[in-house]
Amino acid sequence: MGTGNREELLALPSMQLAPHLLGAHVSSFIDGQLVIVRLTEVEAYDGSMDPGSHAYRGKTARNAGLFGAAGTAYVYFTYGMHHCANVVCGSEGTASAVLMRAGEVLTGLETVLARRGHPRAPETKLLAGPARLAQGLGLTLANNLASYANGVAAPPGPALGLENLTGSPASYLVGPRTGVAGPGGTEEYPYRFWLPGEPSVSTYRKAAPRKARGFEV
DNA sequence: ATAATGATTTTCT
DNA sequence: GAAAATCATTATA
Repeated sequence: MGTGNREELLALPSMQLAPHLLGAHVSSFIDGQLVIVRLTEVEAYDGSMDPGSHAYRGKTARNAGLFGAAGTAYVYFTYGMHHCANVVCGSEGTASAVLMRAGEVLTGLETVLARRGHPRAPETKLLAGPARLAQGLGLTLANNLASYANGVAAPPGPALGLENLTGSPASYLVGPRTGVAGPGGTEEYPYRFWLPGEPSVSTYRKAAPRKARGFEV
């Protein structure tokens, strides 16, 4: 696999990098456990020009990682309970990143099952969704801004790894992003990429409108 | 199969 | 105060 290729791919804008991440391997070595996942679904976020991006209204303390160097992680906490993880790409300062949305466990199934804690779900849907994927990998805000090693995560180096980027992506599908409210979630932004026929791909959901709160008594 | 809803807290307005 | 790059559960078909 072209290792010199890796840096070039990570320097691409998110929409161009995204298909190369399909089939790539993300790994984590956290709490003494190695987990390796094969990505099957990702979403591109294009920084300040993209109304669906956290960076659309500029740089804040929370989204600063989006503006960082290619090959680092942007992990954020949302909905009061979930973590989601991105691969930051493009040139520094562009806020370009790819959200990892779903994958298939290659290594560390026992660890993933323990972290997910839901033996009821079919094994193929264990990591079908960005928060599920982050949870299976054990990612939290502690991993925000960390670098993805060029290879498999292992101590004493970085806790995150990213390898096996596909030089020539196989056939993939493109569609609107999931769960994005407002103009960034429409058909005008087909920034969701996934591998056809993969059972681990998350099922599409429209952005859920918030329920109007009742009056206080 | 899809649709609706509550959970829960950080971040920004 | 409201929204948020979501998930698990429950309801309806």
